[in-house]
Amino acid sequence: MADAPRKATITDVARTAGVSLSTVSRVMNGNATVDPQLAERVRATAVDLGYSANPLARSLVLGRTQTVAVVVPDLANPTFQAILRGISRAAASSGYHVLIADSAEQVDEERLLAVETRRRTDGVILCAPRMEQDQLEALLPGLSPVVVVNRARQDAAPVVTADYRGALAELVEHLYSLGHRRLAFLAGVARSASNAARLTALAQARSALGDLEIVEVACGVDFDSGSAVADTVLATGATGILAFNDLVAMGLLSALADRGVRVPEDVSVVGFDDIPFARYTSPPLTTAAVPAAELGERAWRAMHALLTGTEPEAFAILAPHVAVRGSTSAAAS
Amino acid sequence: MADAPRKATITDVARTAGVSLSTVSRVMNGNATVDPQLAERVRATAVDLGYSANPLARSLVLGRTQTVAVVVPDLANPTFQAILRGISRAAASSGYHVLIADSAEQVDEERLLAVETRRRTDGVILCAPRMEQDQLEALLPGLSPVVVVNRARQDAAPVVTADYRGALAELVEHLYSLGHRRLAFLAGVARSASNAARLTALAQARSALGDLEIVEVACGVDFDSGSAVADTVLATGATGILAFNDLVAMGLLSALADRGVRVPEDVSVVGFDDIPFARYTSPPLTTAAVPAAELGERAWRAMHALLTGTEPEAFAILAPHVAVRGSTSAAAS
DNA sequence: CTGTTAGCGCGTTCAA
DNA sequence: TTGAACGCGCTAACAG
Repeated sequence: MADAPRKATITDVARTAGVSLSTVSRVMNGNATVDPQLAERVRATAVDLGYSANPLARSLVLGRTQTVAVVVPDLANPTFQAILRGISRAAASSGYHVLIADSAEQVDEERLLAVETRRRTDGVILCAPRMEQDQLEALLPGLSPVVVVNRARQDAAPVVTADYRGALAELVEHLYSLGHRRLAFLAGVARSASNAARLTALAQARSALGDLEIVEVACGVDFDSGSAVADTVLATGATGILAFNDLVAMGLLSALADRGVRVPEDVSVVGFDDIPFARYTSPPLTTAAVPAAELGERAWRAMHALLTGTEPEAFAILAPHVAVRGSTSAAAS
Repeated sequence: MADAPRKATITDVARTAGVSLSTVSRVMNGNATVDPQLAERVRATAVDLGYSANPLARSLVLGRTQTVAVVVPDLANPTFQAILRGISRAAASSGYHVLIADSAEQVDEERLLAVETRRRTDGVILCAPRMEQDQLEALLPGLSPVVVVNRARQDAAPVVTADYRGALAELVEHLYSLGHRRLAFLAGVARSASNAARLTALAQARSALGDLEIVEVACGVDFDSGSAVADTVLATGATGILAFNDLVAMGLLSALADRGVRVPEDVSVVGFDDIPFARYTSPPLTTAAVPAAELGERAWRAMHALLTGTEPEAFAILAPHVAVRGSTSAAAS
């Protein structure tokens, strides 16, 4: 388990090939103004010595690292995992590396991580930063080039975000078109941005559709929360139920089954996120999802534009995908 | 969205404070041999100018980057996500950064990614490398310091792995202790290492427990595979069923319910992995899991030992955790 | 077309 | 205790 032997340097190659450093550098960087024979000789000794340029030294002199940093609030969260994957794959295909920083939901760590990783990279992508808007505004300029994911539009950086509002709106329309006129919404954590987006969607739906009623039921974000509110939900008399997410919907489904309430014959239920198991519940869950991996891909695209001097899209909002499955059907008449 | 202004360099600080570069360097690195007053003045101007040492230049001269690379076969795989998270958190708490590389299951990319990222970092952690053993052996020495996760013991690097064999063995024992004497194993992909580990466990169980029968049923790794083999499984007459993983078990559970077969009254079913929804199936699934995040943590520990010159544990094998839930009970007598 | 020189920004000898 | 000089390994001006 000894250390790897010291890598050959450009000096080694130059000396062995009997040329100057610059010549080796030119050859390695494909600079055409080198005698073909000489170039070939240099290339041969480079291969011979197993030489390749030290990326650190290169970065120092070139002022670029071919690396971007990604700061996420929680690597355990599937959404950020998917975003990270999207970024990573896209960046790799552009020849870039990815440095990852997990703030573990410590809001006060975000700034530090961003600043610190930015210094080792050519740019930073902030995923759903938890900090306040004014803090974010103060931070962004010093981070440039920087891209923000899942936040409101910013002046100092391009933003790529998913349309949580639109996603819920589509689900509401789906239920409405099936004839449901009385809906219940199982709310998640009150102060979260994504819950706010959902509430906005509901408000808009109410004012757009005069004969639609939507009652809100305080709930939560997990399986148990969903199953706990079953009786409350049934008491509302709603025929269509919008769960905060798929977990909540699954909990509700389970509790409804226990009570002998049939889905979708008696009530229709929709979830949110389209987690992998949504298609395997009984009945399979109608749900909506934001394309997280594509979010990452688009974030990279914006970053790449900044890096290459092109003008990035200032604000991209990705449309959700609604998967209609067995948990929804026409309202009983 | 303009670029961030050029950061202050050590030269700027030295000039502004009216001292030499070396003095600033000493102060910044806490070298005690500096006049307290002078040090304070330097520190003040450093803060004033918002100075902090350029990590790249530092890395070049110090020969270390405070960064390690992690190469994974597939960032979409929950297991590797968890391992990555474990590494990331542990490394961060030691003041290290993590560079991530996703080979996207392209075996021929693994070597390149490892070598390339290694050059930008102080070491590399190879997660479940897909390459053949002889290729791995040839690669490891040049990567040192390097740690391998989820492979057999190696000469050239410490290995941290989960005990897949032991995990299945525990499940078998669990069923055996409940009185089951005829079991069925739903096999996954034939040539995979983790499937091989499971088969080994079965073979050992068969020879250790004389009155135990285990029949193997070719299956697959997903929900549909599990539901497709339901009839075949029932035909074996087994009372205890070991699914390759939780998805398979869930598919089977679903198909058994359709056929009116009661779980666990008629047959007991166990899964593998303990995915988040295993506890929410009906009945909740008895399953075993390898502690992926801890695997990452241990991998970091080994890497950190190599980095600090301590002797790492050459081979660590982590015990699985068996979660007994409602899908298993005493065999019908 | 090739070699020499000067940095990139820093840590670290070596004298003073 | 401090500063001057060197080098980490490389690229890019500038000569020749």
